[in-house]
Amino acid sequence: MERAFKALASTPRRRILNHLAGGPMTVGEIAAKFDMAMPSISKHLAVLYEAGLVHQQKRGQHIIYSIAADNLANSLYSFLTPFCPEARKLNAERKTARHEPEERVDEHGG
Amino acid sequence: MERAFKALASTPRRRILNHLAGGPMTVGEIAAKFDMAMPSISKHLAVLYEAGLVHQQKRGQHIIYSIAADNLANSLYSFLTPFCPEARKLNAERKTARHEPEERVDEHGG
DNA sequence: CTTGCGTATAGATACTTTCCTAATTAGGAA
DNA sequence: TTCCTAATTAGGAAAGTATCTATACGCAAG
Repeated sequence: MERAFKALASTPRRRILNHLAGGPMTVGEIAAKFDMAMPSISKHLAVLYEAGLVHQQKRGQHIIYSIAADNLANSLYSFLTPFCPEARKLNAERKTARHEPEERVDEHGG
Repeated sequence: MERAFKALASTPRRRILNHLAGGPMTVGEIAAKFDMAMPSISKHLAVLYEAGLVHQQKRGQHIIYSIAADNLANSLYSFLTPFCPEARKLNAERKTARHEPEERVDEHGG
């Protein structure tokens, strides 16, 4: 949760997530759109990955990043639950609709 | 949106929000629970206020802070919408289901 | 092995955030 | 006015973050 919110506190990182919402992308693809040096993009992606907000998939020499919408929603809904119970209801609906047994907040850290 | 996410990126600030979920509080009340100097708490509350996540209400020499659950939820749902359409549906439900004034700063007593 | 491409890491610098103590502002009581 | 309490603002030290350039790693092709 801590990492997720810190990751989302950066405008470039939120913009990266919005780009990834359109589909998986390589680092170079993203860097080309942002007028930012590739190492910076790489760092931002690492932060998002550590926060569990994106997935990595190696394909040859490329690394394809894609959004981890489940963890993204789960983090925010979990935080929101104490303040608005609807978030909890929706979170439960999401899980049952996907036939997923439990929350999967940390699937990248194995 | 930018301010909201930056405000939420701080663990002390999220803990303050969680405390405020139990009801309105003065700055001194919060500072007493956090083992943090009052000026620091005051600063955090100012950040939360600038982000629209809490309300202020002056009562004599006290300033009572309370949570702005609507804005909190709205910020996160708006951000989530591109990634999970359910957030949008829920956000719309929240707005139409509300038959009462938005700001109820004093519902826990006083 | 070397070459070339895509990506990640290292080091340096500038900027921002966080937290404290000390001082200031503001309200209420005498 | 003077005094007490509540909250903010000011100043500064320490830690964290963002970004760049330069370099190293990993994979594919020859």
